[in-house]
Amino acid sequence: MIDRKALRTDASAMEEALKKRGEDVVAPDSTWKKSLTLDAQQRQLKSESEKLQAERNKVSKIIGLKKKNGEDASAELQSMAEVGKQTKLLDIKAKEAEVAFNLALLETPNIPHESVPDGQDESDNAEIRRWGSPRTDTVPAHWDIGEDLGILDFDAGVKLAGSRFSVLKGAGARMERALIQFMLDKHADVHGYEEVWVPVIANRKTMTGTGQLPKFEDDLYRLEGEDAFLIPTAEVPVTNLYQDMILDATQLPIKHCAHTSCFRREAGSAGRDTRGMIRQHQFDKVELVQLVHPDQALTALDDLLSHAAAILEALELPYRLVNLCAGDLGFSAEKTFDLEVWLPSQNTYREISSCSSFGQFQGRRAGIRFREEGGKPQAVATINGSGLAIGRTMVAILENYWQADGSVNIPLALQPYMAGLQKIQTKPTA
RNA sequence: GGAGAGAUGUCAGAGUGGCCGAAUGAGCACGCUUGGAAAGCGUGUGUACAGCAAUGUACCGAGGGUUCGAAUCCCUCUCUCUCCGCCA
Repeated sequence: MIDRKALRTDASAMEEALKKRGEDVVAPDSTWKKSLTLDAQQRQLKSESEKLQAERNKVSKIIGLKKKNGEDASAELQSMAEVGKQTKLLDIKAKEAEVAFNLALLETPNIPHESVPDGQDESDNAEIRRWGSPRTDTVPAHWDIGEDLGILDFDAGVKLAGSRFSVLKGAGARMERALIQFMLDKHADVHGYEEVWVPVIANRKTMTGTGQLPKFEDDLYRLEGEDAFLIPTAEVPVTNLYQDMILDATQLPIKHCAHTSCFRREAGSAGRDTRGMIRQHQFDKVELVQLVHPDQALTALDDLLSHAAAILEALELPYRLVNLCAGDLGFSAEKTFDLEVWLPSQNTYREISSCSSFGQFQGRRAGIRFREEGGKPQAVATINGSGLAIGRTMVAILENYWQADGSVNIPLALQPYMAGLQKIQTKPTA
């Protein structure tokens, strides 16, 4: 969440910044305006209540003393009974204001970093650079390539679980595993991330810590009868590993990579990418997470971005780097770079990794703090990104490595992970 | 799934209604001592909110209740541990 103190000292600047991402900061009942008034209200009520409590504590002590000495304290008792009632009333009001304030603040998105370009949506994103030379010949869609090779089975996915699920077979399943292995090795051995393995179920607090809740509950799979959810990304459990901790400044930066399955209801994307493996309810992803000193956030973002890009380059997949405009920024992000891989069948670049700096937004929510020598605890900055989405990487390989005879070559870097297999071919029909 | 025990500060651990934000010990920091170290001695050592500050308020797993007053009494929940059952 955004800094509560800054809310008071810097409100107008924040308002301007939030406006850029399309947030309503004008309407009196907007989350933003509500948080401003509730903040003032809450502090007012609390301060009144605290005054009464100080009075009560003082007199209560006197009552204790008097009783001990066998003196009469009925006058004090009576007046305190009244004070007690008033305090209780004020406390209830203050609590209400605080709960409402917290909700408003938890639903307020992050402030875009000043280096984020203006713009309303995807079309205003700024392309930074391109890598590789995209093929321009006609290539079938990955679902046709995969089904023809017998490595992708969408009907089976539908039968087992429903739409937006798929089944991988043979070399397809093997490639899924190989990609996970390949990416984790690279990040753990070369890029300096400590590998972690985490639960794919997270409770409400954890989901709130990284920003998925309270606002986006509809996008999550919730477990029946429990206040727990399937994770939409490993960012959630990995970042929250440090929830409610005060770290020592010398421990930073902390860098973790993890592979998990990810689960998304795709509630708002009915009709988009319904065919194929681009948008599934369940997919594998290797995630990169860094916890850093707030001064290092943007440097770390570049660092992490280079690690994600290194995977695409190792697999020799053409991509471009895009700087998301303010209007296209995710809820918790202060700045985001997307890596988009070339998909020849669609003749376009499609997102395969999203690398963001969250500033101290998640650190504040999740209570992840650090202390510098002799200083007060302050929230860490968090950075994360996909490194990469496995399913989309496979899609990119199928299409970019497709050969006119229907076969698909295996990227050189991946061959060792596939028992030296160089090419996926149709099984000769008997 | 069944039965029992427990949750206190960095850690260990005391505390059953006021003198408790919390004994004691350990750890850590600083100082004294020492040729140096150990020991010893002394001082300090949580977080959050409000305030320029003095200070005030809250926090003893979480939430609620009783009371003038709760770490302490009552209720609900969560988690941990032990035993039994089941099990990759």
